Amino acid sequence: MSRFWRPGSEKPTAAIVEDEEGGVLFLPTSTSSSSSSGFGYASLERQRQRLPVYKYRKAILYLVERHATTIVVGETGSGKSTQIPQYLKEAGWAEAGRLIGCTQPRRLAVQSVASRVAEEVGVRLGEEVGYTIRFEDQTNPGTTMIKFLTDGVLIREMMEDPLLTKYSVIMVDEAHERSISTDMLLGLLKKIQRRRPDLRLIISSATIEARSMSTFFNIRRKNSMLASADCLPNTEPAILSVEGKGYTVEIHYVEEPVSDYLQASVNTVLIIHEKEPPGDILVFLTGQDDIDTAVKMLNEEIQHRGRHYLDLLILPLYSGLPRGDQDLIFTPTSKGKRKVVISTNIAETSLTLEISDIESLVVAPISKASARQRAGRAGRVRPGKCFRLYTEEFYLKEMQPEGVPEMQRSNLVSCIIQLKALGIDNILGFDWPASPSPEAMIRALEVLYSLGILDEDAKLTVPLGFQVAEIPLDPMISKMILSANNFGCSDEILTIAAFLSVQSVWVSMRGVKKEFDEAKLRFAAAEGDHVTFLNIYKGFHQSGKSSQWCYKNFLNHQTLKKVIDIREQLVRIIKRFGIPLTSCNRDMEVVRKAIIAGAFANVCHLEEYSQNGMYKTIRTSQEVYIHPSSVLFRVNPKWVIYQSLVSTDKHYMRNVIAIEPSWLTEAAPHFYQFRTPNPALH
DNA sequence: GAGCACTGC
Repeated sequence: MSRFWRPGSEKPTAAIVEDEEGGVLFLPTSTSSSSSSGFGYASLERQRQRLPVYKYRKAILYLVERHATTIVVGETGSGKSTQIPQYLKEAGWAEAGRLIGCTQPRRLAVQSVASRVAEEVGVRLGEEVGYTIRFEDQTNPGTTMIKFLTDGVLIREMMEDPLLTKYSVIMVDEAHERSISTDMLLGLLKKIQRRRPDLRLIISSATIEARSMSTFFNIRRKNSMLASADCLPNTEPAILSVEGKGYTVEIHYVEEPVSDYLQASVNTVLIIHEKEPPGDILVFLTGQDDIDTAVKMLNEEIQHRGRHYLDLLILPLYSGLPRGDQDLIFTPTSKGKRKVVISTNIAETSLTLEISDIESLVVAPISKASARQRAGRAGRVRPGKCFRLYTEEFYLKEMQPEGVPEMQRSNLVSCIIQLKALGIDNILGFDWPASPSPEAMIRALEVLYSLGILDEDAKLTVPLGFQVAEIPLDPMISKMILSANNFGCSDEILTIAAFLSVQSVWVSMRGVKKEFDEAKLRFAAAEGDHVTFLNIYKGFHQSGKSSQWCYKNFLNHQTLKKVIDIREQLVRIIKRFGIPLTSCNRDMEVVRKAIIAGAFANVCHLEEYSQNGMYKTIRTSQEVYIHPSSVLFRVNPKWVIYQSLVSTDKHYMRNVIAIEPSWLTEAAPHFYQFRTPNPALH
C-alpha cells in the first residue's frame, strides 16, 4: 500500500518540458476535443469547456499529482478559480473525507465563487460545495468536498488544527494581491508542507511574479529517506500559464503631464462622450472628496452644454456610500444613455462591475500592475479603451512595477500575535514571501510587551496573551476588552470595541451638511467619540434596528448591522473565557479607564498657548491634531487619548476621548508613575 | 476650519 494517496490520472498528451532552472514549463496542445455530457447540464457543461483553463485540465491534474506546489498564472476570466477545484474533485482529491480548500482575499469573492461552483456541480450550496467566512459557515462536515474560504479564516483554522489535516489540496487564489493575510498564509503553508509532504498547494496569481513565488516554495527535504521514496511529490514547484478571456484594451496616454487631474478627468469624460461610440465610462479618482467634486463639476457641465450631454448619467462609487446608492451602479442603462461611474479603487478589485461596454480612465501614481488591472476592467465583455492621464514616459520610467506588499508597509502587531499563537517563537526567522523590516517587527514586539501580551522572553503571557490572540481584533482593543472586567463595564466596552473595528458609521452627503452636523450632535457625548458610539448603539437598538432610523440620522445601516454581528461574536468569546457581561450603568469614568488600559501609550496633552488645537504626544512629543470627524474637534480638552493616528498633511488623531491625567497611574500603572509635578505642564 | 483609499478575522 502506498503511503500517500494518489488519484489515478493519466499523463497528459501535451508536452511537458522539465525546465533547466528547476521549474516545469507546460506547452499546451491545440484545442482539445470535448464531449458533451448529455442531458440536463449540457449547457453548463459546454460553458465550462469553453473556458480557457479547460484545455489545461489534464496538465493541471498531472502537475498537482507530481509536484508539491503548482503555480498557475492566469488573467481574470480564465476560469481557474471555479474550475480547478472541480477538476481536483473529479480526479478524486476529495475522497476519503478529505477537503479541497480554495482561499480568496475577500468575502464577496468567496460567496460568489462558491455559489457558482455549487451550481455547476449541481448541488445545494453548503453540501458538497460550501464556504466559510467570518459570521457565516456554509459547510457540512462529512459532506463538503470543496470548501471556499477567506485566507484569514484558514489562518484561524490553523489554531485548531495546525497542520490543516483535513485538507488534501489548498489553492491560494489571487496571490498577486499580496495582502497581509495571503502572505502570512503562504509562509505558514510552506512550513506545513515540511511536515506534511502529502499536502498539495496551488498558488494562483494574475501576474508573472511566478518565478519568485517558485523560488519561495522550492524546499529541500531534510529527511533524505523521505526524499528517496518515489511516492512523494517533487518539491520543485511547477509553473503553468493559462491565457485569459479578456478582450483587447486600447491604451491612450496624454502627451504632456496634466496640472489639474480633476479638471483633466472631467474634460476627458466630455471628450469621450463627444467622440467615442456608445459605451459606459469608469473613472478612477483618489478619494471621496475628489469624487464628489468631479460629480458636481460634470453635472454643472451637463447643465450648461447642449441636449446631447443630458445622456450622461453620473454616478459616484465608494465604500462609504449607502448600499442603495451603490446598487444604482448595477442597474442597466436605458438606451441612448451613457453611464459614468466615478470610483475609488473599490472598482479595481472588490466590485466586479458587470456593466457592458466599459471605457476606462485612469489617474494617480499607482503601480504598473494596478494600472494594468484597471485597464483590464474595460475589456471584460468586449474590446475597450483606456485613457491614462499621465504620459507614456511616466508609465514606463517612473511607475513601480508592483505595489509594495502590505506586509512591508503596515502594522505587524496582529500578525505577530497570530504567529505566536500558532507556536512560532522565532518571529525574526520566519520565512515570508516578502519580509517586513526587522525594525518594524521589533517595534511590534515592543508594543505587545508593553501591553503585557508578551513576556520578557517574547512568549505569550497566560492568560492575557493567549486570550488576546483568540480575539479577532487589534490587540490594543482586545486588551481594552479584557481589562474592562476589572472595571465592571464589559457590556459597554464590547460595544465600543465593535464600533472601533468597522469603518465610519456615518454616511456623509454633500449639500446637506447642516442636517448632517445636527444629526451628529444628537449623539455627540462630551467625553468623546467612544461614548458617542454608545449613544448611537442605544438609539439603533431602540429603533428596532430600523434602516429608516439610520437614514434619518445619516448612519450607515449596513455598518451598524456589522457592529451588532461583531459584538455578538465578542460576547461569545468572552463568555468562553469566563468573563461575565456587566454594565456600569452610565458611569463613564470606568469606561474611560478601561479604554486607557488598552490605549495608554496614546495619551496627548493640549499645548497651552496653541491657537489651533495642537497637541503633543506624551511619549514622543509628536505634534498631533484632533481629526475633523471627531466629536471633540474644536472642543480640544486638555488631556486626550486616541485610538489611531492618520497622517496626511498633519498627524490626525482618530477616535478621541477626554481623560484625567490622574487616571493614568491607575489604569496603566506599569507605564505611568507619579512624580513631582512638572511646572511646564501647568 | 478641514478630512487618502480598500480588505480581513
